Amino acid sequence: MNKRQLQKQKTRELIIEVSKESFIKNGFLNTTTSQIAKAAGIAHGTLFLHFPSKDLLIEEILDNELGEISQEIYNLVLSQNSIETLLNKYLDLISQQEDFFSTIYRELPFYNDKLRRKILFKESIIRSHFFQVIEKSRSDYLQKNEISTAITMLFATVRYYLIMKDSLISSKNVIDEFKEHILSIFLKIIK
Amino acid sequence: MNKRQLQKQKTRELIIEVSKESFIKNGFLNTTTSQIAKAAGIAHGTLFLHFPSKDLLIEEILDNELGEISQEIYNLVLSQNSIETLLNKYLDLISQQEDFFSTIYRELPFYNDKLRRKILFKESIIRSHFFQVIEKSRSDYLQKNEISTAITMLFATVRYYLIMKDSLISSKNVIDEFKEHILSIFLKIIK
DNA sequence: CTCATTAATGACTACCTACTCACCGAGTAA
DNA sequence: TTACTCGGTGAGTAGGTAGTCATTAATGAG
Repeated sequence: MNKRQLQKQKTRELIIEVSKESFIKNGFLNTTTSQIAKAAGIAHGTLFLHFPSKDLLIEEILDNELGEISQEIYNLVLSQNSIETLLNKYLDLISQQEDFFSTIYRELPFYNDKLRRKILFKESIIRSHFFQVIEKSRSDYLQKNEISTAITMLFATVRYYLIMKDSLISSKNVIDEFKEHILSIFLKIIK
Repeated sequence: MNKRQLQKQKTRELIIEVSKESFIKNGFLNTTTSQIAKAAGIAHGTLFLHFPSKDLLIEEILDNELGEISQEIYNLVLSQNSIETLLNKYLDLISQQEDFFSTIYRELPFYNDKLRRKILFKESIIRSHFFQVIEKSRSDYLQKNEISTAITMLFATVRYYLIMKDSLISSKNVIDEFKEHILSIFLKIIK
């Protein structure tokens, strides 16, 4: 790879790095291409030399992030923990990327169809993993559709805290703060 | 009131009517003042003769809607029903205004502070009513903070369904469809 | 050394907002 | 009838956006 190609790649990576930070911090929708260019110390036009549109830049970054996180979650599921441990570790993962999840859940209704579907698809896979783990050890008194509703309530609650993050009087880390409460009630439902 | 004053009032009411419909259907953020003017059959400038800014138009309409709905909910609480009946009727109310609630919960994170606070304040009052009703008849095994978390989960779930309304494969009325499931689990928690 | 290639530039375009204001003409008051 | 008032008009403004393109200059190839 010659000097030119190297520089091109470096610029591309710089754009990704800088825009990822800004997207997560200020939102994908609220971050402008000019802001990214300025923060990266490049001309506005340069950005469009590397990415044909803002939407495709967003898509690339979201794909990366979702891919990484999905992989971690999948590893969790494979490790055959109890549902308590699994959910605990799952919430820890969310907590570690709290700003990212807060942003995508806040903005989700305003993304284009493609992006929204990608996010919801990943989420649905995680839900089905959880469903199977719970289903395996469920008592006769617990109906399958109760598991589904309970999982929906769990995901809805996590989303709620993430979206409300900045409006809540709490430490920086909402998921950490409410994890125990949420899980104890969730486990009460599915026992 | 002479002809002029009458016409002025009529125009004002027309603006409110037309913009309320568009705000609820297309969102407060997505509806432009030009759209409202066009739909009302008036000049763009006329709108600003009656309302100094889009924000204040939104505020007036939101105040009206929130006020009416709050009143209905307060009446419910006063009627001394069991918690089951109360929540059932509460969800029926939400269901009747599903588009309105769907819109405000989707857009809530993007409203200005004043508007967001107004909405969250109304919600917190409703929550505290529910808390009191549950607290009155709670068993010794149920802790107070469990009630709080349970109510948060209930509200979070309702919000989730409202926000996801259009992405869910379901009838037009999500709350109606999932009401039984949500409530049966909620009641299981607080019994 | 010379010329072609190409990453980078930034002024520019097209478009979309909320909001303004000089002007108009119907209604009102004398 | 006349002069004034004022609700309504719509072209225009200011400010913001994503994306374009002629130009520049550093690099690579012959």
